[in-house]
Amino acid sequence: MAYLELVFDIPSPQVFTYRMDSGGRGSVGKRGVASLGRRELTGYIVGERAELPAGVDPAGVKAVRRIVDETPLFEARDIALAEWMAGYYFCGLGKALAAMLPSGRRSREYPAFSDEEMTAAAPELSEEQLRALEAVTDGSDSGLFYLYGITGSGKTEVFLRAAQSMVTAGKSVIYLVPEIALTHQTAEAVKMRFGSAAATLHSKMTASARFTEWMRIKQGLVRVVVGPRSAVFAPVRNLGLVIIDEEHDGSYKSGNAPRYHARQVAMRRCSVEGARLLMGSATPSAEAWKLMSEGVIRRLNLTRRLSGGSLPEISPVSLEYAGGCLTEELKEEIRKTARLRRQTILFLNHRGFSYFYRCRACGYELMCRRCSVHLTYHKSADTAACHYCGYKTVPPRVCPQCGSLDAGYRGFGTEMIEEEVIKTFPDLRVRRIDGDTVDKKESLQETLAVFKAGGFDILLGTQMVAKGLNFPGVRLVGVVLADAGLQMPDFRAAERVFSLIVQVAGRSGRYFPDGRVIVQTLRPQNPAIDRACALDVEGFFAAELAQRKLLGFPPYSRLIRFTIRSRYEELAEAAITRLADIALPLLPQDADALGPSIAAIGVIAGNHRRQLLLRGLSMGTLHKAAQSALLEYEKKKDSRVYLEVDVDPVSLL
DNA sequence: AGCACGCCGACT
DNA sequence: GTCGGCGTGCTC
Repeated sequence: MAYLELVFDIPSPQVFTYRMDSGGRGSVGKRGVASLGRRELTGYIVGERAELPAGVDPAGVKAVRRIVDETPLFEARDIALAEWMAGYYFCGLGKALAAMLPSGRRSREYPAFSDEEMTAAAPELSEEQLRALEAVTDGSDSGLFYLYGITGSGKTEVFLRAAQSMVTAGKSVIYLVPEIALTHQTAEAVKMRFGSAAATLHSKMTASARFTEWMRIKQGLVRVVVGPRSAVFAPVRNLGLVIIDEEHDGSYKSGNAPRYHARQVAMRRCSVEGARLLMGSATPSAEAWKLMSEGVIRRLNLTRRLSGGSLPEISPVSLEYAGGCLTEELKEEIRKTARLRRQTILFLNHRGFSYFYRCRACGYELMCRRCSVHLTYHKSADTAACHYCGYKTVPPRVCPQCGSLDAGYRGFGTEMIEEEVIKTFPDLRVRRIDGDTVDKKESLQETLAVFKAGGFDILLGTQMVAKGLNFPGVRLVGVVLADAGLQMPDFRAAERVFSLIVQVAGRSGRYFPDGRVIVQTLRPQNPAIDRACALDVEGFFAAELAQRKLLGFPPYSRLIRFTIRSRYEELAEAAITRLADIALPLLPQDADALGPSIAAIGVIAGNHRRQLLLRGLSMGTLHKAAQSALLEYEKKKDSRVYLEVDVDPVSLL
């Protein structure tokens, strides 16, 4: 009798054994349809066996309905990688395998690339670029490299040449980029260079398009794959190099069930498959910075801007006494930029018109009923909305608590800036890009293309305008409120603010030597803002890493976060207390626990959140302790309480 | 995750 | 008396 072991994309990590009546040999790595409970599910076949495992009732064993694939989707190496993920990130093997396939649950049509083979002439490399390229391509097949270069210094060209050299040597390349906006731009460049030997994988392709590309990769027809974090699993043959562009970007960490970090998975793949890892950014993560200073990652510097650009002049300006949200200095530069027929980017890390409502008489603050966050006022829709659960309400005219008229909105978002910009500069054309506008009318891609072509004067937006985009006509970048985000209760807040300012600043003056950046702030003396304005990465990290070391935070320690969610506050409280009681005694000498505590956002969508943070000097022993704690905790379960485990959390919110 | 079974409130 | 709300537990 032959049996097959199947795992499914369900929260349960269980491995299920099914009978295989006919054939079935060589089916490991294929998908199989089988009945689980009362429904038919497609699972992944991860093993074959001759006998039933102990403890399984022979009468209850069902047969696999059908084998889906002719050839396995997963090789033994892929399953081994999934097993490592399941173990490291505490998820089921089925979830890990599911994350490795092009899911395509949501699918939207996306403009395809033309299939013509285009060949773009590769530009000459600078001295620095050549040295960096040689360092990566020479020598042994493995190694960790970091292309640390200021914005506009030609990192992309080095990436493309390194990829070219791998392809010439008969190897494959995975090229990771942060989000969709960048995927498109990079994918185009790669298609120009590699034609049909290149493939793109990303979430906005239709499910079928994605699967087709995936199969092309699997068949060995593709040598260079471009995509966001999930592309780290691309089934390329003979992997030679993984490139991680904008390594510091938070989107490399998955926000749900296997909560993996693409950098971590890439390191694993590279070490198992004997490939090189090449990361790059103008603002490395603190983790990468530390590894570079220790010599674990080899740092390759690019210090000069190409294409006739030079680094912009950055001026911090105090916002404290400005009447509105635009200082005189910024307005003056916008005017000057317009006179020169050049473009402006205004950046603010907040959506909405203003960001909270407060009564000056009694101190009442308008909060979401289901989440413990301030409601954001959206003027065009005249609503106050919660950005966590989507709750919307009509904004009050007077204070709902004391009836005072001295109540109103404080802080400001992109929508308010838009209004002020239109009022101040009626003759300039403005477009706003943020979470509210991006799905409407034109797509993000189109708006950016129109801007690049000079179709309007001022691009106003959130994070989306900050990321690696290249607009030759931009002279001025205005950071409307640099402090946004600094007050977040997260040890990485300063790092994020710093890198965001440096990144947006880098959008200016890429092709002309007259770039200007105005950074409006309430805290000009804050080190993150001050060092960002000086473009002083070394200085920032010297101070920031000293601080982290002092406080015992990453990269000087490792973290595992447990978050409990429940509709019932008492149950959440009881569960986190029980978990802490189990975990604390298991912790190794060099570890401690922060909490248990109420999560930074105590309630989201009616769910009460509690968290416990385990912190240790080495992940090895910390992970073992967490594992035993989980095992013990799961013995007793209550379905009204959810536990989420995050290994190496990027955000503590 | 889904899907069924089960135990309590309000309807003809 | 039954219908259906969701809370609870299991799936080879």
